[in-house]
Amino acid sequence: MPRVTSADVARASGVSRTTVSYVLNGAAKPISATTRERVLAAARDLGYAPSAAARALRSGRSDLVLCVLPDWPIGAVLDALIEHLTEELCARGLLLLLHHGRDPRPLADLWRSVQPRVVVGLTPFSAEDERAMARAEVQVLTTGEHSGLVALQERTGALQVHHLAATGHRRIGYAAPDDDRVAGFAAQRLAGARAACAELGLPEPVALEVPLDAAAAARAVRTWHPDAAGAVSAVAAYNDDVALAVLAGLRAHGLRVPDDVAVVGVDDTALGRLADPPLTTVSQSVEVQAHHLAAQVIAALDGQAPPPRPEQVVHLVRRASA
Amino acid sequence: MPRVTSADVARASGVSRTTVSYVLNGAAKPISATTRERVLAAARDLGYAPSAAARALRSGRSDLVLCVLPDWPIGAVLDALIEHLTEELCARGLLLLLHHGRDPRPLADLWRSVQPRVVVGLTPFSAEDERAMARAEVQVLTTGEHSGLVALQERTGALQVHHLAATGHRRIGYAAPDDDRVAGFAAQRLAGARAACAELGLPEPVALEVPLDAAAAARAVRTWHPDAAGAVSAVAAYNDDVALAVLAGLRAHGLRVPDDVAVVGVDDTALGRLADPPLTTVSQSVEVQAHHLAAQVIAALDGQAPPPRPEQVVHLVRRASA
DNA sequence: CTGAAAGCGCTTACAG
DNA sequence: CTGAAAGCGCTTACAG
Repeated sequence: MPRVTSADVARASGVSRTTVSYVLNGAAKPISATTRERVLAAARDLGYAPSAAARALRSGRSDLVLCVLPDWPIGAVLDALIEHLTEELCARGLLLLLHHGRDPRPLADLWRSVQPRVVVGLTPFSAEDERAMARAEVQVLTTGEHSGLVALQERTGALQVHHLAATGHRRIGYAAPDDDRVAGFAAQRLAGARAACAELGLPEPVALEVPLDAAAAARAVRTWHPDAAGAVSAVAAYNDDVALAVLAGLRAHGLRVPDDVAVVGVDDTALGRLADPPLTTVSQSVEVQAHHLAAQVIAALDGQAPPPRPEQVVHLVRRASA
Repeated sequence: MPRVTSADVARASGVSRTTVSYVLNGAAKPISATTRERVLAAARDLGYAPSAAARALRSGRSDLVLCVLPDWPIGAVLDALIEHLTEELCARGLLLLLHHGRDPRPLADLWRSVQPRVVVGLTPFSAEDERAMARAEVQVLTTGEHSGLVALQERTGALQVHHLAATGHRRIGYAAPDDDRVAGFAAQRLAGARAACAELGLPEPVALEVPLDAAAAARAVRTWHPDAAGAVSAVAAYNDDVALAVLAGLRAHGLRVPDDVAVVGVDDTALGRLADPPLTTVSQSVEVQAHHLAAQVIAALDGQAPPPRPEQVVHLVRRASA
């Protein structure tokens, strides 16, 4: 079962490959309606699909958008992102190519061989990689400080503290995740919380790792117990999941939320809303951000200026827990 | 900044392109150590990476694995899958190419132009597509009944009912998800639950949609209230998330779990474990299944027999809620 | 041990 | 309006 090529289509419709190409690519060249019809019919009948490889070789660029995934689990963000990106790229005949960031091979080998239209990084690239891609005129998009996707970690932490302070809390705990892979994010959010405490004249937040496990969470939470040395009246958690672990830990000690300890999360997840009490949280607007990233990719493809950063990607959603 | 080609490497090291290719691809041909060295050094210095397009054109097959995503959100499964698949494929120099199932263009155009090593479908392909791919000798993997990834929905529902029946429940509710996109799965799980009830001589399960929203869940749950017509003593939920919504709904009515109503979920999520009470659940072993799918892809690549289906991908995890 | 040559399938100047 | 020809970058028989 050999591959059907444009030569086959040409033969079947009694024209040259040139004409086939003109017809199929809607070239500016005028082609007679009868020829057009015959070529299209032949292509359809034979099930012809042009070779992406040959096309890429000829044109010097593939129909691929390379997305370099980070080393950490991105859950909801990844989901929304892939959903939007694959779909919007599809609409333009492009394909999303995923690559795992942990690959030991140099990134340069990848984009040099694949020749993608755009390279999207969910994590910043090395300065050297950035330079090399710029030199090769490869469009690059990273979700760093300026992109809006993974942005504003510090502001998130600060927002949590400001809300807790505004509701009268002074001794604040920070519940960090157990997972080393998100340690970078956690550190940035904690830094934001810390800075806010300093700014507001509050004592340093009491930071603690709280695993997503009831027993371990209960052990961790002891430190914050009203009778303990690290007593706090409120906890800012890395995200809603960690906040739910905090809730479980406090429950194990018979502490009530928000009366004994207030809790504020991040992400505005459905399960945070279903908790008892429903979580007060900072929304990072995953949907908005995923859409924005997709829009950035599209703009980059079209050589247009990047779209304006969405307003207010981070905002507080007040519910019962704080 | 024109592309660096094997010709450049050949020129820089004073040999022919043939020799460059032999060295870089570790051909069976013996090449003198000095030549080898010179070629490798030149390749490194020039930042040479072979063109994937040219290679694919030459060999007739790309280094891509095409993954067709379904129309529904797959959350944890997608996460685990992409994580494992990108990583394991990376290790073999392959790349994961994502495609959105909702694309209106025929799937055939895609695999014909891309010429992937394997096509993985997270949802079954049409019979016509299957046939065409088979004819073109394209390796296909679907996660249907036989694959283990999305398998055994009915068994999952049945397992929930068997557990509830074993703990003395006779009137059982089924909490279906709100999301149309997973309606297929939900129907299969419910069918399994229904069959189990019939087999055990229990009345039909009382099926209800329970949204992931506290107020809506509370409304839905009224039907199951001990004083209502649809009264049940236990609920099997589509998954842990829905089970948490059921918990929230029951809580709103002052009903206690498991004393007034027992609840069993599916997925064994971290947040289900953190709930109050911790959820009894059916584990579908996402990790195991993702790994199995990756193993299937690898086996298909190597032309080996598919790996044995993992034992017991579905099992009950007993905790406090049922 | 190394090189000259063909050919994968496409598109696009260039000629008619 | 249509076609013959070149060339994108690679690998691999085939000759030396």
